[in-house]
Formats: sequence, structure tokens, C-alpha cells
Amino acid sequence: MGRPPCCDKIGIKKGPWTPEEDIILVSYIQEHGPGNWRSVPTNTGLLRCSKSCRLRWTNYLRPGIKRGNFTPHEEGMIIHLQALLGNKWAAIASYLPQRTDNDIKNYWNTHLKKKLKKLQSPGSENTAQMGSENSPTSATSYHLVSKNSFTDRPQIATSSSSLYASSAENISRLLEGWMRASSSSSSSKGFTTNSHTNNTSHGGDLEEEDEDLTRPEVAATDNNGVIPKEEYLDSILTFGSLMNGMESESCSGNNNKQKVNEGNDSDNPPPLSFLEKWLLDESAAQVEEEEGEDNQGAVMELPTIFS
DNA sequence: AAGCGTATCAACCGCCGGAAT
DNA sequence: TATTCCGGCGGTTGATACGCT
Repeated sequence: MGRPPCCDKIGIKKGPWTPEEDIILVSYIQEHGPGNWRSVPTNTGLLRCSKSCRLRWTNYLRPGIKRGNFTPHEEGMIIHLQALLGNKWAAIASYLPQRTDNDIKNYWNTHLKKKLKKLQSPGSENTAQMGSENSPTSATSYHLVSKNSFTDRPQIATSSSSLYASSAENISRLLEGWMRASSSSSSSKGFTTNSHTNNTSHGGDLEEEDEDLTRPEVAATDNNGVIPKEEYLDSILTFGSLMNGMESESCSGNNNKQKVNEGNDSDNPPPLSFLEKWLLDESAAQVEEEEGEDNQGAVMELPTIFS
């Protein structure tokens, strides 16, 4: 009974994805749109199982993904949503369209859990309550009083500055070349641009600025044939656009875009609820907050509307 | 500089629910 | 209705980067 694991097949490759595989996958999805993952390995020749393809796409290659460290507002949202929903990372991610559930899950496990534990520890004035690991907390009122408590976050450099050590230097350079050559013309089309416009519709806060925040440490491509991760991703996506979109620009600008967007359907939040209204309000507040400069020491107090 | 411990995150594993047959 | 298939989700792991001694 039950079906065998899809990855049990002989010849299925595991482990980190190579740039070549990324290009193949992106090209294929740009042409056919996400979905029907079962057929992806077959049609692309990728020696990966369908799950692996889907995961790679949704967690890494999908356009509109914001990388780098989380903003205090995002942290607040995650904490609050976790309290409300429990470890429903996909649900939580739907409120943070630029973040993947995997990212949120990782961030929770590596940062927030500890942070809350700290705050929860005896003697601490800031008592942020946590429920059991897998269930929503009963107390959903958090007062993460001082924004300073977030300042010990690892700096951007930790994740986004890590270089994507390409296993195929040639591909990296090829991609770099593609990107440079097309940056002027493709800057207004293709995945990245698409995602930008796509995600600003529901509370996607300050993507442009956030990108700026995450990019400075990513200096220009170094001289060792290693490209920064973000630039690498841009390259992959641009490459995919060029591969599939060049010959039929209008097609890629419409049909494919739509298909790709379908892949983000899960990102489309349900109709506005009380929670969502609050989140959007918070988002707006966040914009003002960020505009006001980094306002160190400012109070970030989460509302207690759910208590 | 080397060794060691810790943090981070991409990717895998296994289960579940819904769709298809 | 029962069975199989597929996509999705959450938990976990392993490789690597990072920081400290």
C-alpha cells in the first residue's frame, strides 16, 4: 500500500543544484509555467525528482523572493502569526509574499525561537510568551518592547553575502555576460521585474529599498569566477527570460507571466480579514518607520488586538 | 594558522489531503 | 468505494560559513 517515494528511483541526483540545472529548470518553467512537476524531470532531462524541482523553484528560483535578513516588521509578523497559527509556515508565508515558508521556518528555528526564549526567561521584563512547539500560543499578545532587541540580528552579510560558489565557472560567467548584455533591455521585463510589480500589490514592503539593503555587501563579481548569490539568481532568471522570451516577447510578457503568476497563487492572500487589515496597517506603519531612518531604539510594539 | 564549536540555510524525508481513475 | 498518484507541507539533516580560542 502507499506509493513509493518518488526519489527512490535509481539515477536520481541529490544534493545542491548546479547552475546548469537551475538554468534548465528556469527555462522550462518560463516556457511551461510552474506545475505538473511530475513531468518536469522527464521533459527537461534533469536527473532530479519532481519534488526536488518544485522545491528548488519555490524556495530559491521563484521570482519575487526576498533574501537577506528579516526586517523587524517581518519578525513581528512572524512571531504574531506563529502565535496565531502555530507552525503553519505556508500559511504564515502567505502573509509575507516575498518570503518562502522554508525561509520563515529556518528563521524561526534559528533566530526567533531563541529570541523568544530569552525574553521568556525568568527575570526578563519582556515576557513574550511561547506556546508549545507545535501549537499556537494561548497568549497572543506580544510586546517586543525595544527594537534594540533585534539589533543583534546577524547582519546581511551572513546570508546574502555568501558567494554562490559555482561549480561551473563557465556558466557563471556566461550568465554574467547574459545579464550584463541584457540588463538594459530586459530590466523592464522578465521574472524579476514581473515579480516586483506582482508583489507590491499586497503589502510587499519596499522591495526596492530592501534590495538595496541586501546588495551593498554583494560587491561586483569577484575575479575568481564566483558570483554573488543574488547576482547569480538574477542571472539565472534573466537567462531564462532570454532563452524563452526573446523570440516571442509578447508571449513571455503575457502568457508566461501569467503562468508564472499562477505559480504564486499561494501567495495571494485570502480576502481581507481582521488580521490582514492589521498586517497591512503594520506594513504601512513600517514604511513610515523605515522612511524615518533606522530609528534605533524606537519602540516596536505589536498590537494586542488578538488577546 | 589551526582547531573547534556554533549558526545558517538549502535540500531531503516522510506524511497528508485532494484529485483522478 | 477503494486505490493510486501527485502536490504540498512541516520536520529534520548535512554541508558550509563563521567566530572564537
